[in-house]
This record gives sequence, structure tokens and C-alpha cells, in this order.
Amino acid sequence: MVDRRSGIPAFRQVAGDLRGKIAAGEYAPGEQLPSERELVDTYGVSRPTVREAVNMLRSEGLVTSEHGRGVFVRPPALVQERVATTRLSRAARQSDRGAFRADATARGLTPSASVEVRFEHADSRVATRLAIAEGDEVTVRDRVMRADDLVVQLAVSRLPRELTRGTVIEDPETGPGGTYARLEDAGHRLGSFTEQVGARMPSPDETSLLQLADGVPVITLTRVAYGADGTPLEMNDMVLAADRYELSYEWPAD
Amino acid sequence: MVDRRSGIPAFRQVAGDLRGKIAAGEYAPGEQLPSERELVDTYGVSRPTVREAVNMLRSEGLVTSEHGRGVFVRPPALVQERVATTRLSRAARQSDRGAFRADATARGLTPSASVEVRFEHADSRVATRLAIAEGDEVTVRDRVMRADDLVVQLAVSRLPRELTRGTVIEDPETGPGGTYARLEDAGHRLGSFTEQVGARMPSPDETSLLQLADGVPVITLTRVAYGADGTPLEMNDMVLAADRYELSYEWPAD
DNA sequence: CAGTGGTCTAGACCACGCG
DNA sequence: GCGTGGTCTAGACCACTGT
Repeated sequence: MVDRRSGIPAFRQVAGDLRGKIAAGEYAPGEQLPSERELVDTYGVSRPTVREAVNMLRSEGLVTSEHGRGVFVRPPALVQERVATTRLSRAARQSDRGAFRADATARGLTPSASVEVRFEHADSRVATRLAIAEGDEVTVRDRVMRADDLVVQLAVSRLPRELTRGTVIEDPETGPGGTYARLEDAGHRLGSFTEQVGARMPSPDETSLLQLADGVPVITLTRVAYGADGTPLEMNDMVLAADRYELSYEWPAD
Repeated sequence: MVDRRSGIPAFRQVAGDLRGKIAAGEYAPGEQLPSERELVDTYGVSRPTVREAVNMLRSEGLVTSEHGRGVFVRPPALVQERVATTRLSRAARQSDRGAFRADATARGLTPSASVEVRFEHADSRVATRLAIAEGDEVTVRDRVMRADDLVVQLAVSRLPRELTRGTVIEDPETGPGGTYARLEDAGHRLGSFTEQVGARMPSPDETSLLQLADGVPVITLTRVAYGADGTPLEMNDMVLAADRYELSYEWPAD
């Protein structure tokens, strides 16, 4: 029963109580919560009030609701670690068809990807990152990556058109080692990488593409690959489901 | 006006329409949306339906509502970049009082922090990361970091008690260069760092502490500092507001 | 079929900001 | 005082899942 005189809104009290019971393990992961109509009786509030409480928990990622079935405590997602430094090593590049395929195969999943290649003119952000002039032509590889038919990652890769003309980088299929291997074939030896990491809530498009549950943010990742002389060769904007990935970096102390 | 026969819920149509107008710049950043009662007339739906649409946009981080004032388009937050490799260099360590203070000062902000030191016994996660036995004593430094009195970061640092006994690491104030400098003073030369990055929605506690707007996730960051011989010296669990930080990493291609 | 969550209404009253 | 968002009710009907 909620305390009417406390000044705390009823739906917050209900949400807080349920949250506490989930944290205490009273409702275990995967377990079903009492139905909304039961909660109405338990707490002595109306159904919209109960629903507002449940919505709160959903947007925190604590529960999911399934139409016609019930509301369930979300089991902790299995995160997969993604170690940037080793997965992009030259050795890894030579052994397989790009880092993504290598990762998935190593985990016993069947990787697949839809690739679409197009060409566009650099906007200011792209021009800055690739150190080219605004309006210069860039090759864009737009990829949707799946593991066992579940979309796990979106990636948009951009390169100065000069670097890709006449290479298979302008084909959907780039062959063993992926784009980076083809760049090195063409004489552009890789020198270094940078990655910038952020997080935000997904757009509705991303929610449906990545099949995200409520309350799951996306990790945004922008990688730039530089040549041995420091020239930017490629930038790659990636979007990952935050409940499925954890990024890992390592570097020497000095 | 919503289309009643489309099968798309009314609140989604309203949310979609508003989202489109925000994306198109029809409602510019910082600008006020029409009041809920106006939207009721515009779309021909009830007020709870309008509110559900607005709630959707809030949990996407697109708008904020201010009681008694109105609903406003959220202006893009100013992110501050945080380059892991350079900010933790030995040079940076010698010049100031830890990386956080150096960052804030460089940006013209007044840094402050509340530090609380306590001792606890390692649970399985901590034991694994620090390569000690479960139950071993660890020194815990619990910090709330502020820039101009705004809380920007939470950090919980843990070290094996053996390494800190008799050092100022067990005091709230660790002096120039912070914990890492004191570890090196004690003969524990740093060898490497690892950082694991994830994202999730904040708990209610974090929301109020970090003064997070709706629809803003937090970035979780676990750093482990290793000695030159590979022994873990410290682990640091950090929580950052995702709309205020962007992490940056760089490493050589091979 | 019964039970679940999903959508929606037409109100009511409260709390806050501002002129 | 007036307009704003915040909270809450007591229903109604729909859509989906299971038996």
C-alpha cells in the first residue's frame, strides 16, 4: 500500500518498491512480476498509476513486458568483450576476413553482413576527420552485421575516393582481411588507430534494426585508421547495442 | 490530427510527428514546444495520450520538460573529450594532482572532490581483477568529483591493502600526482593500463547525484593499472554522464 | 476461453514559474 | 492569477498468449 501523505508520488513509491524487490532477488531474473491488476490491489492505486511505475522500470532496463504474457525481470545480458588493440592487429588481419567475422567465428556464431557501397561528398565532420576538403568525394561502405541472423552492429565506413578507385574496396566483397588488408595491398601501410567512444539512447530506427529492449542505450564508436605517415585513411562510425558489448583497451604506462 | 485507421497507436503518431519537426528544425534546440493542452487540440487526442508521446521523446533524450514552464527541445550537450593514453602519462602525473584535476584546470573549471576511504573484503569480481584471493582486504577510495560544483564523475578505486598500508593512499588527500604517483614512490612502477567501457541507464541514485536529464545513459569505465611485472595494482570503477563525456583511445597499428 | 499487457478517454486536482 | 507540467482516477475496449 502506498503512503498518501509522504509527498512522494504513488507511481514512484510503487516503482521503488518493485525495484527494491528485484534488487533483493525477491523477483529473480527471468521471473514474472505480479500482473498489473494484482499490483492495483496490492498497492491500492489505479491501473494507469501501476503502468506508469512499470514504464519507469522498463526505461531503466530492469524489466521487459510481453503482450499477453506478463512483465518479466530482465536477466543480465551476456556481454561480449571486444578488445580493440588485438582484434585489429596485422596478424588477425591476415588470418581472416576482417575483425568482425573473426570475432563471430571464434564465438561459434555464423556471421553475415549486408554491405552497400555508395559515394558521397564529405560534410564538415567527415572532411575534418579524413583531413580532406569539404565536398571531396568519399567512398561509403554501409554495413549491417549479423551473428546468427541477429543484427549486432551497424557500421558506416568512409574513405577518400582516391584511395579506393580501382580496388575491391568499392565492391561489397573485399576478400580476406577486409578493407584494411586491401589498403595495405595498395601500399598504404597502417600506422595507428584512434577510437572515440560515446553513448546515447537509440533512435527508433536503431531500436528496431538492433532489436533493442527498452532502456538499452547504444554505444557509438568512431574509429579512424591512419597511415604510417599520419594521413587518415578511413573512418568508421559504428553503433552497438550496449547490453551486448563491452569495449576493452590496453596500453603501456609510458 | 492523427489517423485513426492506420493501426499505429495515436501516441506514437504524435511522438513521430513531433520528432520529425524537431529533426527538421521546425522546433529548434532550446525552443519551447506547444503546451500539452495545445497539442491535445492539434492532434485531437486526450491529454494522457499527448503526455505519453512527450514521455517517449523525453526518454529518447530529445526534450526536457520543466514544471510550470513548458517542454523544450534539448540543445546538444557539450561533450568533453577524454584521451586515456595521454592523460595518464607519467609526465602528466608529475605535473599535477591526478588526471581529473589536471583536466578540469585545463578547461578553466574549478575542480573539487569528496573522498571517503574505507576498507572492505574483496568479492569475486574484485578478487579476479586484482589477482588476489576472495576475502582479502582491499583499500577503497570512494570519490565524487565536481567541476564548478557540478558532479561530473563517480569513481571507486580499490587496491590490495598490502600496497597501501602506511602510505598516504589511505588518507583522503594523496598529494601531487595522486594515487599512481604514490604507488611509484613506493617502488611499484606502473607497467600498463586496461580500460573496459560499457553503457547502461543510470540507477535513480546516479540520476540524482549526476543530475542527469531523462534519456541520458551513463558510461561505465573500469580501469586496471598493472605494475611493470604485470601485477594488478589498482582497479577503478567510474561512472560518467554520457552527454558530457566522450572517451578517446589511440594505439599503433602493430 | 480467461488472463495478460496495450491503448485511450474525460475529466479532476496539485505544484510550479512568472508576470 | 493564469498557464504550465505533474499526478491520479475509474472506467472502456483492443490485441496477444496460452489452455
